[in-house]
Formats: sequence, structure tokens, C-alpha cells
Amino acid sequence: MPQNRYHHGSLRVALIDATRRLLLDRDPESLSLRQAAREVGVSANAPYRHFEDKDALLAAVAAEGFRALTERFRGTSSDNGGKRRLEAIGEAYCEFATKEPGLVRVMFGPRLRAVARHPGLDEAEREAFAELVQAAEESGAATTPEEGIRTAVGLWSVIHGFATLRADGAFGFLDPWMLPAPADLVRYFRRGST
Amino acid sequence: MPQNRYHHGSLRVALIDATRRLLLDRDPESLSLRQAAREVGVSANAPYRHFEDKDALLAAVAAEGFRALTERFRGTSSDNGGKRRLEAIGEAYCEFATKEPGLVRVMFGPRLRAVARHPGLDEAEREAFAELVQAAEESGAATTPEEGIRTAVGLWSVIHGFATLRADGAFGFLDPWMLPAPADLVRYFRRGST
DNA sequence: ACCTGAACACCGTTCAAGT
DNA sequence: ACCTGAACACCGTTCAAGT
Repeated sequence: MPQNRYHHGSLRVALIDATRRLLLDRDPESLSLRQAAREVGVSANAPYRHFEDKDALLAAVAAEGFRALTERFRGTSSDNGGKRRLEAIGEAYCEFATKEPGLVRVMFGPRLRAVARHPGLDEAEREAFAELVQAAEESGAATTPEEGIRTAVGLWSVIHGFATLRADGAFGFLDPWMLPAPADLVRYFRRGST
Repeated sequence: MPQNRYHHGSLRVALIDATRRLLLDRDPESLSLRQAAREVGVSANAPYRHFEDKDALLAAVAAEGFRALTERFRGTSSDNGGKRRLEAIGEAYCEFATKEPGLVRVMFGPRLRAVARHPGLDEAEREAFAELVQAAEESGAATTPEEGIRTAVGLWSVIHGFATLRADGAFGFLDPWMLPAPADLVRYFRRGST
């Protein structure tokens, strides 16, 4: 019933979905607000009723991306007890970055957080990070809260670095079988026992 | 003498330099070919005499970036013997990414290597990577060539991930003093002795 | 309250010229 | 061989309207 051809009804979420879908087969920098508007069948300036500007839309899309990533992290918790969860999280991250590299690029874009246009963005990111901290503590790789955070920063860095470098083809000059697996990287990184 | 106001004489390198300079204070996505042309005082389409398109210019800039990074890596070799060199390389990488985040973003942009417009790009990247492999072997962190490459991939991932995440403000919700130092990350990562 | 149409300044790229 | 001017299709954004 919200489709009376003039009042879209749920344009805000439709634009976010359309943008994420567009990111599946185009680079973030070739993504346009007008394109997203066309995709949902609305005029070029209709988005401005729901987003301050293009960056605000991208920030909302980024927040959605962090929530999806958190979901993936949580999806590993039931299947893997204890230390293996960290490896599963590493694999989940790499899979996510491989499947939606454009979205990941938007999630970690620079201007977004500089302007901080979207209220939920920081919280969504914090929540994903918290999963890593928790997994690091449960794995025994970190014993104090401070060490948990530092370890999580390190783990996030290896996995994020590897996943994005590989997705962007930075290791193109190496034979694929030479590359370590995400789980290897997690193991390499972890100091402490086993 | 190449400046007769009509024939620039060294427009190609002037455009590369201007682009890198522009990247110091603007995001890569807000960078335009026209702007670079204006910067060197030439018409909007003059660049097309020297570069196939905008991506070709960015690829040349990226190659320049990898050469600059390699220089920084090499600058650490004389000052630090043995294992400490790996830590110095990690610090050099982070410093580089902090000083020129826009350039780093261009260096690891996705379309660039997809099209592979610039012949020197892959070679420049390989050379930077080779420094890491060599340092990993010298440090004793890797004993076989295969292990050297895998270790270098891991080190590149941690350092690149950390440096870009920090430069883009991804750790903004953490107190800065909680963050590990680049050298810490290199030490955490290294398996093997010491 | 939500959307459209027309407009502005910008961009990448091309093409017919100019020197 | 190298550069300019004018043009085209596109973009982000704004503003006066329409429903």
C-alpha cells in the first residue's frame, strides 16, 4: 500500500538496499546517487528527502555492512567452541570481503567517519569489534581486558589487511597456492600458548 | 626551455607530481583529471596525449607510490641489522600510510590492477614486496623461500591493515594509547624464536 | 510530508581544429 | 607531435514548484 507511484513509502531503506546491490558489480567510486535513485524508480533528487547528501547514504550502507559482518561473526559462535572460533571469524571476514569487496570498501572509506553523518555507524562498528574482543578472550589468547583489545586490534588488522589486499588483487603476482589461509594468519598472529 | 607556453615539454611527469600533491589534502574520489590539468596550467584534455584515461594516470601515480615505499624500506636496512629491520619496516609503512593516506588508497585501488594500464605498476609493487621477503628471511622468521613469502604476506597484511584502518579512523572509538605500536604487531605476528 | 522538473557547476572523454 | 575549444553525456546538489 505504500506504492501509489508518487509517495514511495519506504524510499530510505529501498535506497540503502539498491546501493548495496549496485555495489555487488561496480566499484564504489563509479557509484552514483542518481543511479541508485533510478534503480528504485524515483527522481534524481528524491534521496535528499531522506539523506543529507551522498555520503550520508553511503554511511547508512556502511552501517548496514557492519551489522551484516557482526551477524557472520555471531554465526560462528555456535559451531565452534573455544579457540577455533577465532579462526572461524577470520574465515568469515575473508569470505565477506571476497563476496562484497565494494561494500567493505565503503565501510572503511575515509570521509564517512570523518563526517560521521550516520548515528548508527560507530555503534555498528563497535559491535563487530566487540565480537572479536570476546572471541580473543575466550580463546585464551588474551587474559586481561587491555590485552583483549590489543589482540583484537591486531587480529582485525591481519584479517582485514589480507582480505582487502587479496580482494583488490594486490597479491596477483603470487601463485594463489602460495597464499596462507585466513586461519593460518590467525594462528601465526596469536602469541601465548597454542 | 621546454616552457614555451604551448608545448609543456614534460607534461607527463608534471601531471603525476601534481596528482600526488593533490592527494595530500583531498580524498582520491574527489580527485579529478581536470583539476590536475588545471594545476599544471594545461587544458582539460591535454592529459589524453600522455595517458589513455584517468585510471592510467592513477596507475602511474600508484607505481610512483610503490617506488617511494620501496625507498623507505631500503632506508631502514643500513640503520638496523638483523631482526630489528622487520620492525623498522613496519614503522616505515605506517608512517608512509599516515603521511600520504590518499596515495596509499590509490596504490591499492581495485580497478587499477584489474586493467593493469601501467606497465611499471606490477613491477614496482613486486619490488616493495621483495624487500619484505628479504627482511623476513634475514630476521630468521622464515627459513625456506616458501616460508619467506608466506611470512611476508602475513606481515604485509598486518601492517597494511593496521596502517590503513588507523589512517581512515576505523579505531576512532578506542583510546589511542590502547593501540599497539607497529613494531608490536610485527613481533606479535612473527612465529619462530624470539 | 514527500516527490518532480529545471537548473547550475562540475566531471570524463571525444573530436575537429590550431601551432 | 602536442595542445586548445567546443561539445556530449554524466554527476552532486539546489530551488521552486507540484500532490
